[in-house]
Amino acid sequence: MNENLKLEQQICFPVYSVSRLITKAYIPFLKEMSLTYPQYLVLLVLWEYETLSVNSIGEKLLLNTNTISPLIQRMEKAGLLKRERSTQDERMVMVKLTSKGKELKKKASPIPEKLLKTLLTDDVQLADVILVKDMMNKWIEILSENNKKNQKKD
Amino acid sequence: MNENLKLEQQICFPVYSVSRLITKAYIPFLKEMSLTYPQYLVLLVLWEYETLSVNSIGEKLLLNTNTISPLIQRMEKAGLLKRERSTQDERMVMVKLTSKGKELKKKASPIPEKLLKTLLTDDVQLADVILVKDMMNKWIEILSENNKKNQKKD
DNA sequence: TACATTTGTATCGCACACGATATAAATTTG
DNA sequence: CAAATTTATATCGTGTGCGATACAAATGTA
Repeated sequence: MNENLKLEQQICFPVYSVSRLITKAYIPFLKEMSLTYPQYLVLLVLWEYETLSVNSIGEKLLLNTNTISPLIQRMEKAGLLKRERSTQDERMVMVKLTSKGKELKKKASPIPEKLLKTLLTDDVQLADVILVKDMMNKWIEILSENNKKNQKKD
Repeated sequence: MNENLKLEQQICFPVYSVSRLITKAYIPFLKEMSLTYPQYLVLLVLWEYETLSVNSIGEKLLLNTNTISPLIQRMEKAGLLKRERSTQDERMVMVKLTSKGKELKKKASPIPEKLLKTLLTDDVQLADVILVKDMMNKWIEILSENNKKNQKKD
């Protein structure tokens, strides 16, 4: 049989699985704040930048606007943020945290540390995690560059 | 500001993004076979094992049966496989490739190599990819073990 | 100023992913 | 053997993720 097609040989599958498992590991913490994982990501960038357009949130999270748009609408319904059309350029919708959204930051602050702890063991050192993080960031550049090229082909 | 909550500091986000980007990188190849990425994963294990129960496919792919079940039903509709209730244990549904499903293996065989090539650059060596793969497999063990523990708490 | 193009956002449809629940068959236990 | 429990699968509802499409505002151009 073609060894290349064995599940164990794939690089895609471990990354795919770890991604799902990490998201799952967040759930107990996020549940306390009634957040989903992508909603938490949106909050991460808004805690950092205060006000952003729908488009720029998508750019930072590498998500298309057709994913961000309903996501943000649900978050507005939950009272976490406000959407307001820009007066300078009426095509843009600016997103801003409400006080409720800002409040959650305190509750969220211990999460990254806790998540890291679940991962660190005799077999996985902090240096390994940082190594993987740096590697993943390189891959993101390559893959998203490649992605743009493929879209241009059409 | 709490540095821990900056998007750039997260380990989760790069993994999450790479996972989506890799899946996206597969799409041009899978499109030619009218497959989605999770459907491709199901084929990978069936090409390796010929016949498997719904449950054991889920175990290999770390997916719940409520994800696998409709996935396999769609694949049956597409004529890639057959579902057949086991006569020994009527609770089990055995999944078996059709000739059409087996045929696709030839077409798929160059895919892993091609995917790898899109990733390899001056900045990313084969050794790095293998390193990440091994690391991810360690993480899977830790995270899925942890996951089981959390479920027991309920 | 009219018209075409670009840009930012929203909508639609499909395919996961998964918790909760349902159902039926098999197994365990009193 | 009957009842309770476990096991295997399916169904339902919610939330992404994304390609395709729609649409309105802004911009460029003749």
